[in-house]
Amino acid sequence: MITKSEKTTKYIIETVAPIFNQKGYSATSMSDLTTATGLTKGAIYGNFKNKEELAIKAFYFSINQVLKGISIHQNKNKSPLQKLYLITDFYKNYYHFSKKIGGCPILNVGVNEKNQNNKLHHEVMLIINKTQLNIAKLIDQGKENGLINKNIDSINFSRRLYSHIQGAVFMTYTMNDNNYLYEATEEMNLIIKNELEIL
Amino acid sequence: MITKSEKTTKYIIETVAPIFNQKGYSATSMSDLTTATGLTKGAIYGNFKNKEELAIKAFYFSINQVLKGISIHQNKNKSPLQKLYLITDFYKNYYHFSKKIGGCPILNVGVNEKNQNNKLHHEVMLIINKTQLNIAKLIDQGKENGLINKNIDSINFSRRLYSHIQGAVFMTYTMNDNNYLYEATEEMNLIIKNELEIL
DNA sequence: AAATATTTATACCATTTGGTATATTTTATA
DNA sequence: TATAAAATATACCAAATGGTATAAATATTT
Repeated sequence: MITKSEKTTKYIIETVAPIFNQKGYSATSMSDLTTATGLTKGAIYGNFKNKEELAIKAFYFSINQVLKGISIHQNKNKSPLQKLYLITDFYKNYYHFSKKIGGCPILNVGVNEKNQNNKLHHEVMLIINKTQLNIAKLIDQGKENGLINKNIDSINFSRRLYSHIQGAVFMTYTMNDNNYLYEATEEMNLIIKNELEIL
Repeated sequence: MITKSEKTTKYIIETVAPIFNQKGYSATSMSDLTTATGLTKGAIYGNFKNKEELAIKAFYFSINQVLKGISIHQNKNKSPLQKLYLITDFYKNYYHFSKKIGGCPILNVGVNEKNQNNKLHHEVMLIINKTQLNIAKLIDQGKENGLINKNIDSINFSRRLYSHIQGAVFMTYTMNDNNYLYEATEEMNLIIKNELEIL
């Protein structure tokens, strides 16, 4: 059974997540959260221990939106090689996608909370490591299936790919120009083709 | 002649710049600045209109440190093509370099002040555009000198290169791992060689 | 050295901050 | 429907926020 507070807890997290994502932890005030939710501090502190707990849960929510988006997109093909292309294809429209959730939570929290909120920053590191491992696994599967060159260092390639993606995300955001993501997608697809694929 | 306040103005900017860079504009309080400088609010407000003016001047200072660093490094060679390699070479050690100034001001302000302080965010956009144009100019010079393939779109290549760099900067910072910069440098050097150079 | 101008420190301001104790309302149970 | 329990609103707290008026101290000029 779903209680009343479970509903409002969910409601608070969902309305508050884009705000934390946009403004950052310390620049987001409790009054930002009460006006956004239409609730009072009593309601919020009844459902969360403090501002930090709420920020972390909001971060998880934002991150899950992204991971879900990638996952759904990847299900369009079973081939590990094609799944790699689907990752770059997902980020092609990431500007539009992430605008709805207040920007890229990995980029924002990664930069904002470095030297600020250690818990939040630690969470980003975990997510990045996890994502990189998933990409590396895809490459390994591609090797097994004879689709991908066995001489490739999976982890190294995964790190470079992810770094490439986040660079384009940063540029499109700060420059308000999603061509950066388009250009990076094209480039990454070429790199995948030239370095990974077995002709 | 150099007045007393010109000295303290300079002193304030220099001591305060890394703090703004690390914590971001709104997370940096006036008390952070007074304790760091050892001065009182009276002294600071005697030299700057308000917190924002100081933040902007501090940003200029940080940015100039970076631009000066690149410029000095580039003077090691006159060839426009070699100057491109010297850019990637500069960023190879950028983790260590920028640590001294509180991180990469372009990355930090670009992300932190998006949707926050418009003036600061606007300044980053100008700097990025300027830097990209400089890289594009180098490529154009290389074309004229017969060093670089004339079919290359200078601006497009410059954007991709810069995006690539900033991605690696983001990754090394949030992951505390400067291998990202090393790996990206290697990759960029290969791209320059394969796409630009005339054999 | 005295007088003036500049620079810095002190003491204050209203407002906002995150957080809490308690009263009130709403929800679920009997 | 009455009652117990859970959830929300109200009213408050001390501390910190950016900023200012003015007093004190320091430089500069005469």
